[in-house]
Amino acid sequence: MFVFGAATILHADLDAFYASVEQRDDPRLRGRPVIVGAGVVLAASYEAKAFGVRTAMGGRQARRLCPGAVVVPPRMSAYAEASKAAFRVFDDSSPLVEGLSIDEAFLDVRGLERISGTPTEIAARLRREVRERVGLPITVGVARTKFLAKVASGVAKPDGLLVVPPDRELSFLHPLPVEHLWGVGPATARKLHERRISTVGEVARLPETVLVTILGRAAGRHLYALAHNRDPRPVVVGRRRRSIGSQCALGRSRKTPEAVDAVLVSLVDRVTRRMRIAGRVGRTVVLRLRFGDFSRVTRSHTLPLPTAHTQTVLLTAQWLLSCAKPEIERRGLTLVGVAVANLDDDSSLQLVLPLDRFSGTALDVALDEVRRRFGSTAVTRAVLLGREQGFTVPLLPD
DNA sequence: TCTGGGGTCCTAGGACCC
DNA sequence: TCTGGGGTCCTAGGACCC
Repeated sequence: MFVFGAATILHADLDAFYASVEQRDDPRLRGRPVIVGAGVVLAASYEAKAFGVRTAMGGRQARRLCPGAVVVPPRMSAYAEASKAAFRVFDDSSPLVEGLSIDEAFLDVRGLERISGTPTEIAARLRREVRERVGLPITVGVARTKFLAKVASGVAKPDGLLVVPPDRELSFLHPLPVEHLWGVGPATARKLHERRISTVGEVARLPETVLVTILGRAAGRHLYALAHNRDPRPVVVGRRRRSIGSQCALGRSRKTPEAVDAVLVSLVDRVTRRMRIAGRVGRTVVLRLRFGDFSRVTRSHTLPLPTAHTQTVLLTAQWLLSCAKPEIERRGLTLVGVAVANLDDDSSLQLVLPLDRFSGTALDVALDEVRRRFGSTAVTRAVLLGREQGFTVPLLPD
């Protein structure tokens, strides 16, 4: 029988993901504290976490807390591969899978009872299969809403399974510290603590208007809803990313403009290459800068038409960089990043022709579309740039 | 305690249009 | 000549997440 509001949402979250992949691939690391990333901790194994090592912590501090830790450099391609394998298990468990990041996903298993068993059984099997097929530990939270499922997996970590039955939601939720609420970070936690609010239950006792006053409209309403266990968001399949970016820390030493430009060129190249592979075009170029004093700024410019064209993005980024020149000279540049946002404002502009199909009919169809939308001069530009890039039909502004 | 790289969403102000 | 309200888009910044 279908029960409205049954606990059918799973939040599957791989434990200490990067570090677990390292321990899987190198038996000598098993059972030992492992830190991935030297400058900054990208991931820490649970053995390292026991010493207080946390993600995003500086490498020096981490080594001081845990001198016995093995520090390994990240192997991003291995993590991407492991992620794909885990998502294959997710996809085998339910048709409704929403990826959240490289190591976590929501699954809606409603209606699968006859085929696959209860949500709890599905969750247990998913954990077993990730262990067997991917070789990694994973925690699953099961609840009626996405938010509660995520809280549940957070509480059950590591290597756990926690089901929150619908009739025990508030008794589970209200004693938890506010930091467990999704969307409460350091800034929000501080504002709440200043008002002597430390548990979810205490948040729930406040009127919504008070929370809105403290935190702003969206955050206040969001928190109010979560504290009252209201989260109507469905599991969404096939969510598309809205920006693609890349950044590079430069270190503390002063960089020449030529050196900065070289970094910018490589960043833009990386970003536009990824865009073309993903078949995406975007309109807004965002330049991200960080200075010697760790302050940050962004500069952005929106183009009249979306593109994935390297030269267009590069010229825009260089121009944005030149606008920030006085700041850079005054404060010293320590990080530069480039992102293209506003992806696929108009999906019909997404005319991507991989090189191996870049002939005959496919090209003709694409160019007809360009002509219909932008006129024949646009076709000339598209052909020239298409040949040059070998990839897309970039739609350049004049 | 000095800090990586990849993202998401929200807000506020200004320009511009009707 | 001065003035309204509503809407969209762009830019910059902030908070948060993994």
